[in-house]
Amino acid sequence: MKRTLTPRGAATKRRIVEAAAELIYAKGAERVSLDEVMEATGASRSQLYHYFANKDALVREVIEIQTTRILEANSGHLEHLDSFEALRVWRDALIAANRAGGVRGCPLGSLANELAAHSEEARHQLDQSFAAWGTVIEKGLCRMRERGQIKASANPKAMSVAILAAIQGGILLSKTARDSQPLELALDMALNHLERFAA
Amino acid sequence: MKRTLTPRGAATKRRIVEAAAELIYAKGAERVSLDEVMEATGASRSQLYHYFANKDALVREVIEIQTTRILEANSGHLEHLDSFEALRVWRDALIAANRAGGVRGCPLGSLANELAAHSEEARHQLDQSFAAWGTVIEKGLCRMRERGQIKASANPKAMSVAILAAIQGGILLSKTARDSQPLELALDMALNHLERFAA
DNA sequence: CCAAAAATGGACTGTCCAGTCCATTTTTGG
DNA sequence: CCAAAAATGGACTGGACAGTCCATTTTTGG
Repeated sequence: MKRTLTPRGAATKRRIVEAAAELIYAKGAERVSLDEVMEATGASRSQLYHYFANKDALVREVIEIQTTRILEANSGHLEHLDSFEALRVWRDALIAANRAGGVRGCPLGSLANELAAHSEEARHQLDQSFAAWGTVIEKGLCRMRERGQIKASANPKAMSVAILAAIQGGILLSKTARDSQPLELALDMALNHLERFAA
Repeated sequence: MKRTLTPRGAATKRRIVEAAAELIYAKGAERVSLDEVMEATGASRSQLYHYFANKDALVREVIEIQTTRILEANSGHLEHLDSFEALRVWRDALIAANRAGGVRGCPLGSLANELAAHSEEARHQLDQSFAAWGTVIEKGLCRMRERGQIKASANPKAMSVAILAAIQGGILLSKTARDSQPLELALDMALNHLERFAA
C-alpha cells in the first residue's frame, strides 16, 4: 500500500496505532470510531486512510502491537525460568499488571472474544498470538524440565495451554468482578497443578 | 413498564428475547441491530419498544435468559455430585456442549467481555451470573467434602472460582482456535488439581 | 356488547460513521 | 533548485441505526 515511509510518516503511523490500541482496549474495536482516533491523535481522516487501507487494517496493526507488548513482558519472566520461585514471581507480576491497569482485562483476550466470530482473518491472527504466548510459556517449562526441576513425564505443551487458559479465564472473571482475586485463584491453581510435577 | 401482560404478549416478548439471544450470541450485542431482531422474529419496531424500554433493556433480558439456561444445564450435573467420576461426566458434557454449539464461545463470557467496561449495570448483572454459576460448582464440591470424598482442608469457594476461570479461559482459547482441545486441557488441569484433595 | 387496555403497524427523525475525493503543503533526492 | 513523491487537510456521501410518534387492530373484563 505504501511505497516508502519517511521517518515522519512512520512516527505518525505509530502514533495512530498506539492511540487506537488504547481506545480499543478501553472500549472494544466496534465501539471506537475513526473520528475518535482522529481526535485522540490530532490526525486527519486522510492520514488514517493514507496509512491504513481501512478500519480493519488498523485493527490488525493494533493486534500486532498488543501481541508484541505482551510477548515482551512475559518473555522477560519466562525465558530464564529456572525455579518454582521464578514462576511465582511471574504470577505476582501478572497480578500486579492486572491491578495496575485497573483490572480491565487482557487486550488480546478482549479482541479475541470480540473478533473471533466476526473476522476470520482477525481470528487467525489472534490464534497465532495466543500460540506464540503459549510457546513462550512452554519454552520456560521445557527449560525447567531440562534442569531436572520438573519430571520428564510432564507435558509442557499441554500445560502451557492450560496455564494460558487459567490466565485468560482469571482475567475475564476479574474484569467482570472488578477484583483481581479470581485471577489470583486461577493462577494459584495453575501453579499448584504444575507443582504436582516437581521433580 | 408494563401493567399486565397477556399470554399473547408474553409469548411475543419471549420470542423476541430468544431470537435476540441467538443473534447476540452469534455476533455480539453491539453488532446486532434492532432491525435484525425484527427480521428474525417478524415483530415490528413498535413491539420491541412496547416490551423493552430500549436496546439495553433487551440485552439485560438476554443476559437473564442465558444465565438461566447455563445454570440449569450445570445444575443437572452438579447438584447430585457424588464422585470424581461424576465430575468427569460433567467435564465431558461441557466439552460436548462446546463442540455441539460449534465451538463458538460461552454466551455469558462473551457478553461479560463485551459489556463489562461499557455498562456498569450489565457488568454487575454478569458478575452475579458468574457468582451464581460458581455457587452451583461450590455446592457440588461441598457435597463431595461432606461425603468424605474430598479432604476437609479443601476450599470449595476458591476452587469453584478457579474451575470457572479454567472453563472460561478454555472456552475462549477454543473459540479462537476453533478447536475444543484448549478447553479439554484446561478442564483436565482443573480436575487434576481437585484430585490433589481426594480423601 | 362495549369501553378501556393491550398489541401491533410502519413512517419518520436525527445522528453517527466508514469510506471517497480532491486539494494543498511538505519533504525527498537527484 | 526543482519535479516527484509523501504527507496532510477537510468537505462530502450514502447508509445504518436507535429511538419517536401516531395510527389501527385485537383482546379483555365488566
